[in-house]
Amino acid sequence: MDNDQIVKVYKALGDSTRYKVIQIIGEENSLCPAQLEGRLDGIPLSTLSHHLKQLSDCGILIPEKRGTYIFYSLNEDIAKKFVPDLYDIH
Amino acid sequence: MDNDQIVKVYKALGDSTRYKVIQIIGEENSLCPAQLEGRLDGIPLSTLSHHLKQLSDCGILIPEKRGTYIFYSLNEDIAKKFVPDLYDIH
DNA sequence: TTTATATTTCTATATTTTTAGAAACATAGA
DNA sequence: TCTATGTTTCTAAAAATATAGAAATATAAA
Repeated sequence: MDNDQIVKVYKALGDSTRYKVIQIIGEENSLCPAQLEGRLDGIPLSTLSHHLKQLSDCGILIPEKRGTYIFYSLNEDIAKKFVPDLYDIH
Repeated sequence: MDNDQIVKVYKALGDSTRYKVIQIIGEENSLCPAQLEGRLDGIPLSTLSHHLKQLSDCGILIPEKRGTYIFYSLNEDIAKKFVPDLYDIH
């Protein structure tokens, strides 16, 4: 993983909506945009789509298409490395 | 550490100049702006100062004034948590 | 008290990012 | 094929961020 990609991951996580997306998917394992929309308080799907693209482009989310749905799940290696809070025991 | 502060840290790290600053200080322990300037290829001190402010405001850098100098060093707790690469053995 | 050095703040501009409505695309099912 | 649903892309505007020269501040030392 080179510096450019690392910086991309930080940039993707450096937005409160996107960080919340990562937290929600960390709890739920795998969600599609319409499900996330319901958890994110009034956000338009077009905006959410951009955030999901950024999170996928940097590698921390993995999109998986099933029919018309796209399920997003965590890339565990990247998530463990950069978002240790997701894996802490409370 | 609440979500807002966490997002601030990611935002601070999500810029290649600032990430490089963290890498350099991680190697050198403690540096002042003029020393960093010499390692950062043509950056004006005014720009560097803004980056250092952002890194200090989010808590990952600790500024320490000695005379006219300001030495910046890592907040190890935050750095260990968010920049594990600094502590990996190669 | 003057000068030199280190750093920051001021100011303005350029660039990037975020946002969201509208349109388009993709797939499944009637 | 038509319709409904899920999602993305297009487009444009607003907001935030990055950049850097000039001026200001702070400290030390002559």
